[in-house]
Amino acid sequence: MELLNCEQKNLLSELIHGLNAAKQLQAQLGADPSPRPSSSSYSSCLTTEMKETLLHQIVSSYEKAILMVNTTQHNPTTETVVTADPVSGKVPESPTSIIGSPGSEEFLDGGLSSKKRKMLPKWTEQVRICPERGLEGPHDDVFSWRKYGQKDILGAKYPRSYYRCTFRNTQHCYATKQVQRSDGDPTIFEVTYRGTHTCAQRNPPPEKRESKPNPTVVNSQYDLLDNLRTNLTARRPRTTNGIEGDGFSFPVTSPFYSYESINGDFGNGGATYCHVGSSGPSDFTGLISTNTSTGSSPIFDVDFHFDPTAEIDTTFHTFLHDTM
DNA sequence: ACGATTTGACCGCA
DNA sequence: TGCGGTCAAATCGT
Repeated sequence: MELLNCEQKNLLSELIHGLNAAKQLQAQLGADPSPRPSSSSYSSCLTTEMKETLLHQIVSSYEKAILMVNTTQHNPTTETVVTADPVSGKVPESPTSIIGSPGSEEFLDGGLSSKKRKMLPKWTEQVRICPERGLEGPHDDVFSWRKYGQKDILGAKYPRSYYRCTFRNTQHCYATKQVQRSDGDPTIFEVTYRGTHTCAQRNPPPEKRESKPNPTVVNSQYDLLDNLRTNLTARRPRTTNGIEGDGFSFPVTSPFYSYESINGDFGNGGATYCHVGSSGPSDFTGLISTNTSTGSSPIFDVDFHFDPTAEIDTTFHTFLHDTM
């Protein structure tokens, strides 16, 4: 273990900065349901310009943070760049973020329809393979995949490989990924993930992540944590045709474990301590509680603390690298 | 023997 | 109708 180096501090600083900006924006958006900035009756509300500034700060902070993760990686074989899904425009989610549950309806019929497949979250990573390590294939992520197909793609020099979760049948996990070697640079693989893991792999696998003070992870709380991420999405006012505007989603979801619930759970006004990172609560801890004053769509109060003197587990970085 | 990979066939969508 | 994505039988590796 080593103390945080400068880049790691910068990374966390950017993440915290982005989080704070998001919180401000969320608070303002939550307080101001009116889409008309000029007609707002709330004197404390931010102007549209200020909101845009905050949004810019959030996006900028996360972009910097991601860049830092990419450039400070120690993984000798690969280098990963994450791009948002150009269709949805969403900031990529982690492969381990949980959407849906194995017990939900669409998972009970033994498979997903093509429509439902299309609805699954999708994001792309660009993975560079270190030439001196050979071109044995794209980087390993923390998940176990099984190849189920390969196709020659029109206009592409290299075939595309199709993988699905090894536990598709046993655990009804419908995460898939596609791997396509870049035409321009054969050392770059584009890895497109679709769907999120609902299998047991979403917990840190023993071979990759040490399950130290084993966080108490209950499915429902995982779902709540995912809800949290969803609810932390900065919402812009609806447009005139009633369609939700573009939003910003938090990219950091994977190393996000709850380890202690107090006063029940999120759903009934309780609170849960969380930490980012897998080494223990001291890495980056926070208290998440529901704000029940907002009616049917609960707003989560997030209060994160980071102790700059605390040691940080390098698996956190590896995990971010592998999954973002 | 069992699980993973390969590969041609099939299907849905634009 | 062509293309991308998936299926499933055949094959391979341990």
